Amino acid sequence: MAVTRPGGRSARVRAEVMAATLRALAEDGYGGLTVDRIADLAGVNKTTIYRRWTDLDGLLTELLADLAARAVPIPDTGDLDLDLHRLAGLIGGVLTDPSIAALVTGLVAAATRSPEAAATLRGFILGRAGAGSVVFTRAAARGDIPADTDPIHAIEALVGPYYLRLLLTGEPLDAALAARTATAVATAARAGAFRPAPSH
Amino acid sequence: MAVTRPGGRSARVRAEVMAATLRALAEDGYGGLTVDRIADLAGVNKTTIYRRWTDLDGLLTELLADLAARAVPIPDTGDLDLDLHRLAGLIGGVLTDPSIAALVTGLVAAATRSPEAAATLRGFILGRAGAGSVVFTRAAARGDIPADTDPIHAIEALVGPYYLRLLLTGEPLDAALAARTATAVATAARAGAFRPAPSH
DNA sequence: TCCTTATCGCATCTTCAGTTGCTTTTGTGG
DNA sequence: CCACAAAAGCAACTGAAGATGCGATAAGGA
Repeated sequence: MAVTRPGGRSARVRAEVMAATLRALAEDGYGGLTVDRIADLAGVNKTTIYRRWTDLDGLLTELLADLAARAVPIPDTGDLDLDLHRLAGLIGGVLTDPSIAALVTGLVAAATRSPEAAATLRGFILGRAGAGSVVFTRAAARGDIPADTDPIHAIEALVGPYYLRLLLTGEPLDAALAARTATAVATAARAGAFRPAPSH
Repeated sequence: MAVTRPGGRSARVRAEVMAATLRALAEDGYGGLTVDRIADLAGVNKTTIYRRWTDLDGLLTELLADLAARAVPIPDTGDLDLDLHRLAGLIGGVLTDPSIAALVTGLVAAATRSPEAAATLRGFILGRAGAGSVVFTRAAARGDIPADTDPIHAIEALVGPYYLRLLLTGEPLDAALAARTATAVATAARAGAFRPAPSH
């Protein structure tokens, strides 16, 4: 007995809608984003979207979940400075993509209404932070930074300025930002600024 | 000839609406925020709100502009570490206020639709950053940090983690964050991480 | 105190996101 | 190749956000 039917048209429709949403996000941003427009772009009836994803926020949530499933290569050069420079560059590259920028911005907006969106967003960021934090774990293992450095807090310091610019000031996420932030976090980490007990 | 009429009822209505909006933001957040609800809380007809502020985003924009006009005391203890700890504490205190947290979050959402909201938000953050950056200017004058330190970039490093938590992860903006971030930025600044030309 | 008119209240209308009932298409198991 | 049901299409409906026209109220100058 076939309870669900994941193959064939369903999968095709899902893919079309996802792609159309990304396209729409890249063009108009989260602002002029409507279910009708996505349905039109995807060549699909809007009823289908409402039935499968309940609303726009749900669609974005699943889109981000898809994105989260894609693994990103974490730099491992054996040098903390170099690792952080590369990692910062990667983050900047991802967030510069118009679709992803609009998706993240949109989910922040969606999170104000939908707890599910908020949870997904939180999970996405924390997941990525966890993945990137191994850079500090390795550095600690090498003895480059104190062993009790909190890698998550260190990553927060690296990522914070990026989202500040993306969401609030609109300043460019360029190489200069990557260089400065990476250097700052590396020196702070070496000085033991990210240890659990505040060093004073 | 009286072209406008800023005193009396108009001013009272404006104040009522502003106060009601803050109350509504504190209770429901930006999510369940409607013009009808604000009008109800303010004891004002919704038509008035639409006529004076065009829409909800416009109202929030003006609210933030009001907030931006209020000066905040910038610490000046003569010690960079202490200044940054105090400044971080102040930022955390402000952003912990439910009304302000919801207002900022809401404006990020509004900025995806309204360029005016985006401009106001950008102006607000950059204005605050400019005000806070004197901490680094003074430190540079004292010779505590390199003279060519870019104070805005340094402030970004201090503020970034706060907005990251507020908007994305939902982690608490507590004293531990203030201590860690302040220490990290102070050591990075002393090491010259925020100079225009990347130090490598 | 009176008069002008900026501003607000009220009722109504419009628009569009989101819902629902029903029909049509098309995977999938036999 | 056939039959069944899952999933998509279609069209009409619903409800609430937001716009509009007009009458009522009250600043503020004379």
